Amino acid sequence: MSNLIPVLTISAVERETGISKEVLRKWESRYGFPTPDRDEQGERIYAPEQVARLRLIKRLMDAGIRPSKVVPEAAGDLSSMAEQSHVRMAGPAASQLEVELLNRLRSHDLVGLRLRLQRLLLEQGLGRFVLDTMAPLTHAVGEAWARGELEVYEEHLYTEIIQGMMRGVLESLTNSVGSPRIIFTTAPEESHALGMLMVSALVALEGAYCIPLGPQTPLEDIAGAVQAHRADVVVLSFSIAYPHRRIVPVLKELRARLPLPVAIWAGGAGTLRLGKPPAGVTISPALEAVRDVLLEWRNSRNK
Amino acid sequence: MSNLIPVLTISAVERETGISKEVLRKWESRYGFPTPDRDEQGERIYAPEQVARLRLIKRLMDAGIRPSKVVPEAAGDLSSMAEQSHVRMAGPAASQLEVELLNRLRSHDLVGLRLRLQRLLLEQGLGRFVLDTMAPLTHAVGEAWARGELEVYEEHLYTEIIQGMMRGVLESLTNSVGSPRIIFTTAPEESHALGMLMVSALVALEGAYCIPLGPQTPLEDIAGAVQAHRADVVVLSFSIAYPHRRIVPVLKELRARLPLPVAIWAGGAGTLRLGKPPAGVTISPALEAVRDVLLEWRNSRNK
DNA sequence: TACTTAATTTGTCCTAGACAAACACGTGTT
DNA sequence: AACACGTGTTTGTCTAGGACAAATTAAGTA
Repeated sequence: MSNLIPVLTISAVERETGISKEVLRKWESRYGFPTPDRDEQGERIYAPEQVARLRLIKRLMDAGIRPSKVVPEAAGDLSSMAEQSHVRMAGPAASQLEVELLNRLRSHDLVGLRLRLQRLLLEQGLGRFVLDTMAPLTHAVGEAWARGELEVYEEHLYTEIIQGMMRGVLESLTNSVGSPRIIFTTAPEESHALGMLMVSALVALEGAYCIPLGPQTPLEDIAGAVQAHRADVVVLSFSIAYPHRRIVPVLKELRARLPLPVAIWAGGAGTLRLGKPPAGVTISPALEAVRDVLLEWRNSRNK
Repeated sequence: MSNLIPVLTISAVERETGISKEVLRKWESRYGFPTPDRDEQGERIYAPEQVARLRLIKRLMDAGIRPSKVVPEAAGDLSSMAEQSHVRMAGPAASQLEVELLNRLRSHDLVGLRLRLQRLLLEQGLGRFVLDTMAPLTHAVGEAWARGELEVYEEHLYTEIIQGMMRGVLESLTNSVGSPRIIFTTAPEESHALGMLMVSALVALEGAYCIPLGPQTPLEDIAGAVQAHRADVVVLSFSIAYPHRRIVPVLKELRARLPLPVAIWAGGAGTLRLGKPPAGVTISPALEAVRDVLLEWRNSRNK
């Protein structure tokens, strides 16, 4: 039984919530929240409940709600906000399978979840598994998390399990002479890599040569990698959490850094409500379309 | 071809070097280094050479040299310091195998590298592979990157390949009734997960039940996960890039949040030159010691 | 040599204000 | 109705110099 109450200094809160010290102080002066106590030296000490609230606020902001709407709000009904925010991502009703898998995750049935997923993979085959199971499930997990129905560690666990499975499978799909040669990565500050893995699996099935760079490669290094590996295509995935405004500039700059024959494909939920894509960049938010994009690439090059 | 020179603002430098904004500003006023230019709004802009120098300074400090000895030093002979403090700047005495694998990485022989590693894994077995191949190789990759001999994307690629291999293997090592039940993760802001994977492999071999949470779990969520999974142990790994100063506070706070019977094991290169570990936390920077830590745990609990 | 005490070093935190980029909203044009 | 263009507001990041405690080194004493 530990009963030392953890002392929540401003840096501890920054670590726990991901909200920077500067912002924490600004919110305090602008919106009157949070309202930390002070210790003998006048340094801020945060109450655990306020930290919990700050995490919720962070979640809502990741879902697109602006600070002025959530931070100053008097205690209480942030949950209604959550309702409101998830309305805008009106997804299809969760299937029975999704419900079952989500429940396994919530009851921490690690082994059972993994076995169930592996079995589905065998039953459906990789292509169908990715499109029909993994994609909707990942979406459902994200939604549940945004609604506060899943703990952070439960989401982490899901990511780990599915990533482990996919990596194992991709390992054995590696094709040393495949074409086109495709580099997979995400932009800096975009840490979500599951989308990338899904696309990777789909095109690997079609015989492409996949070069996984991992998430968060600086644009300059992407250009370097393209040259070094003589890549034909760069795939970037943007999650819904990535700031919309930055997507087009990033794509434009990458386009400028790469030779024209190298194609750029962007995908992920972040690209869904995107305006006009920059010239020379193919956008396909839907996973189902990836195969067609690949086929079209092959046609246009007669390969 | 847009050749945008990357603008090195203070936050960019913080990201690149791992030195916080506050410290960067204080060094400037205390030691007269670094000496950033200012833009129109009076904000700091750092020259790339100074950032490189800051990286080196960081390494020297990680090796135990105090800031006053390195930061103010006039241009030039930091290299003599390096000698003095056992920081290897020039090519280290790498084993023949390491050289071969590094070369494959540098020549972008993705498939060859993977095959070679897989073969080594089969030859040596998982335990020896982790200790004798993966650990030194990972270290060598980090060193080469710090010396500027490896591009960022090459390091990313290495991480991806080895991670893919390990995950595939760990998948099949999953033991549904193992003991102890161990949660693996890293602190927030620590994104390096390879160390975690290595420990995970070693203890899985010994029959532990591994719960991989992925990197960067907030401490509160670690506590939640411990409860949900009825875990016996939490393993945290700190890379050399993680700010030393923050390690002990993080461990202390986690200790305060967890029930006492739950053990905390910390490892990774970051914990090497750590002073006194907080009570109730086991520190073992060396991978080789992990097995003993596990055995001792079992002895002390008669399990 | 071992151990306590004083001096220094060093990272973190503080306040209060400035500013540009991101955003929301209204207006005019096609 | 759809789209481009201003305009006002919001919001995160940056700056300055000072204060302070924890960590580390140096000095003094048993």
